[in-house]
Amino acid sequence: MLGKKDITIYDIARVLGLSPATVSRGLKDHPAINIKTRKRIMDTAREMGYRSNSFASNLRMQKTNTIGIIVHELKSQFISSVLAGIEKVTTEAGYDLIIGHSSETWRKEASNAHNLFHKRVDGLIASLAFDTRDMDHYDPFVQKNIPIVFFDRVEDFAYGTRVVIDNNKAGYEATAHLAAQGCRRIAHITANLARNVYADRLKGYQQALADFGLSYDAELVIVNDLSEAAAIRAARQIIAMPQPQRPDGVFATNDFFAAVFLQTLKEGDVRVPEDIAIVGFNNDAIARIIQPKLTTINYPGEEMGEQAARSLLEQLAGLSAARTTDTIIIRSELIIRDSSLHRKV
Amino acid sequence: MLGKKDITIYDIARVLGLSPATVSRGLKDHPAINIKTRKRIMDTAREMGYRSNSFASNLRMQKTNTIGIIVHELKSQFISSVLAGIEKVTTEAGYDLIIGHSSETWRKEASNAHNLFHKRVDGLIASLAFDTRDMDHYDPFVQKNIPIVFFDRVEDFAYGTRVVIDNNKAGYEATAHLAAQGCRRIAHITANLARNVYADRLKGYQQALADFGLSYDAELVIVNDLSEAAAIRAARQIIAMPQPQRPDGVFATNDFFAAVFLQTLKEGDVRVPEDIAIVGFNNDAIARIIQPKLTTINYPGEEMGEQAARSLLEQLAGLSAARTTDTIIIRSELIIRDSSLHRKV
DNA sequence: TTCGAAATTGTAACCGATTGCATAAATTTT
DNA sequence: AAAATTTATGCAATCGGTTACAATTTCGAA
Repeated sequence: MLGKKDITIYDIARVLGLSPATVSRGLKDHPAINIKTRKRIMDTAREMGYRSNSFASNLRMQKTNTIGIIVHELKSQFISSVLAGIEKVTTEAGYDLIIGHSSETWRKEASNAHNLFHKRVDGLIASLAFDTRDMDHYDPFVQKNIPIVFFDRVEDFAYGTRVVIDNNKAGYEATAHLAAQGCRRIAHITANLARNVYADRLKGYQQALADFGLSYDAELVIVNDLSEAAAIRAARQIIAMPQPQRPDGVFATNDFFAAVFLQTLKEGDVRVPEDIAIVGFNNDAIARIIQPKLTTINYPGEEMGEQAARSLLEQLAGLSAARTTDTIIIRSELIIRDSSLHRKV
Repeated sequence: MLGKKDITIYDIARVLGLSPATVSRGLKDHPAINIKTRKRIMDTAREMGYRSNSFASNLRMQKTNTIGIIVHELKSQFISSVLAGIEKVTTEAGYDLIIGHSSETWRKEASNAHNLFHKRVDGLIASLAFDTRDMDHYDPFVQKNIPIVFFDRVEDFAYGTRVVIDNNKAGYEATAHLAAQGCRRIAHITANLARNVYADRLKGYQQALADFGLSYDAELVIVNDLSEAAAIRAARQIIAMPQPQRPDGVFATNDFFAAVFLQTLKEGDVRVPEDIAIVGFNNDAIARIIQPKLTTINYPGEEMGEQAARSLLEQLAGLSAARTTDTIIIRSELIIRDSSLHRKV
């Protein structure tokens, strides 16, 4: 049923009248091997169709050349970009990726962490789920000193490196921009405030309100799961509001949500940006397609992925400086488009 | 530096005064082991924090419990959905995924195939790149009888199983719908016709034209890379066309492209659907957000991923029927929204 | 009490690559 | 020419789990 047997270094050794040890060394540029011998080994290996057995190697070396990834969602443009960035860097370095996703649940995140630990990944790159409360599932990694890089959704945790943007600043800029456009009642639609990304954006939002002399109204902070249904619900809720209460600006923490929200407002005869100005978050492709085009925060996922991967590789290479890096902040910036250009009527 | 050493079956054996063989058997419900012994083994394994070493096991078993995936692009909602579907099925079955992506290039696809072969994945799930011409890089899998499931972008290849939708029928329905709406000059914007998905949709398009008594005009078939830039270019080109030549309906093979295209048309004061009706492909979230909402073909990525994974698992389990399955067709259907409701003015 | 089948457990040889240490061969030094 | 290095290669143990086969124990039946 199965094809012919695999070629091993023993086969090569037999053919060349050498020992397996020499073949093993020859295959990997060991300095003690005569250059002519090495060439002979390389050539016959190629001819015989040799492929090294990574299990034997892993077993012996106690190293897997594999990096585990835990993301909270696969079906997201942001996450896809991050993955692409990670893939780019790690593939070059000869590492494989094993990807697990938590579907935003703590339980699945923990189960993925366990699985990856079990598979003995050399390192881990992770972004937390919505409802992750404790970090116990990462303890095995801590104990074995397996490096972890968290990105985007992170947590104060005395282990590992964090790759993030300055969410506080981003939240501030988004809100300040709306205020500068003349908005007086700015709503903020966001998700679970236990997650740093949302908590920090809220802080920035509050700070900007204060700096622009606008009062903070807890009623204007809406927390939901950022789903399509939630966007439609939130929009209808706002359409139903009588004029003095209705916000004239909205800062949403996600472009997809903002797009659906905006669309629903329009269908309810609310004008954007005239009646309500909107700022999103992420700079997904959708922001450029929707009408009016969406002002948003550029959140460079691919670069974040690259940085996270690079940091992990440095730690795996044993660069001590990398080991103690706590946080890496990626540049983000406000991109102004039509959805927020508030010309008061 | 590193944490304490790992627990092995030898450690457990020593503690219990048993042989490693018994422990190995006890750990996996071997029938020859006394049930009380098994319980003792299980309990101490748990207490000691044992985790089995998959390399040792893989080495011995010549099996990796890993499935390789090659996709043409990661940053795509369709692909993300497929991956989510695959993940769902394979994780349940205890398989890991190693993901490689070709960025639509033949070269990287081949290099990924080589890498995954080298890593000895038990099976492969793949979608071809834009410019993949030959399938030589899959030969090693054929020779070793490692199962492959191709999805979406497939090719006539005397090995493996294909999971696809009926692109011909989908192309037909999209075009027929436009024709039924009264469109007389229907353009088709698509990608490399060497890929089955595009070639088949084109056939459906041609067939529908014929059935509706419309003549086929090669000028109206535009082939590009479906990028954002290409969409803008195509839209401007059409805006510039004088009236008799300008199409009154467009069937584009991708929602993202269709959305950008539609948007650009609107900016050029072309009305959609009044002047030009549009049908996309995939039913991405964007189709529901853009204004007017996009008529499209529902292409259930998650289900496709699940089916592909299930088929592969069946083949790995050795079900002979599965081995000979050639093609699995997933249901797809036209979803009619505003972008194509052509009310002639 | 004794014998044989069934039920358990142990022995030891794998799987294939790696590497410290020893050995042998080539080269240089005295 | 003998001794000291340097350079190349081989030996054999190791990584941890698996399994064919052997050995031992158990237990009902004769």
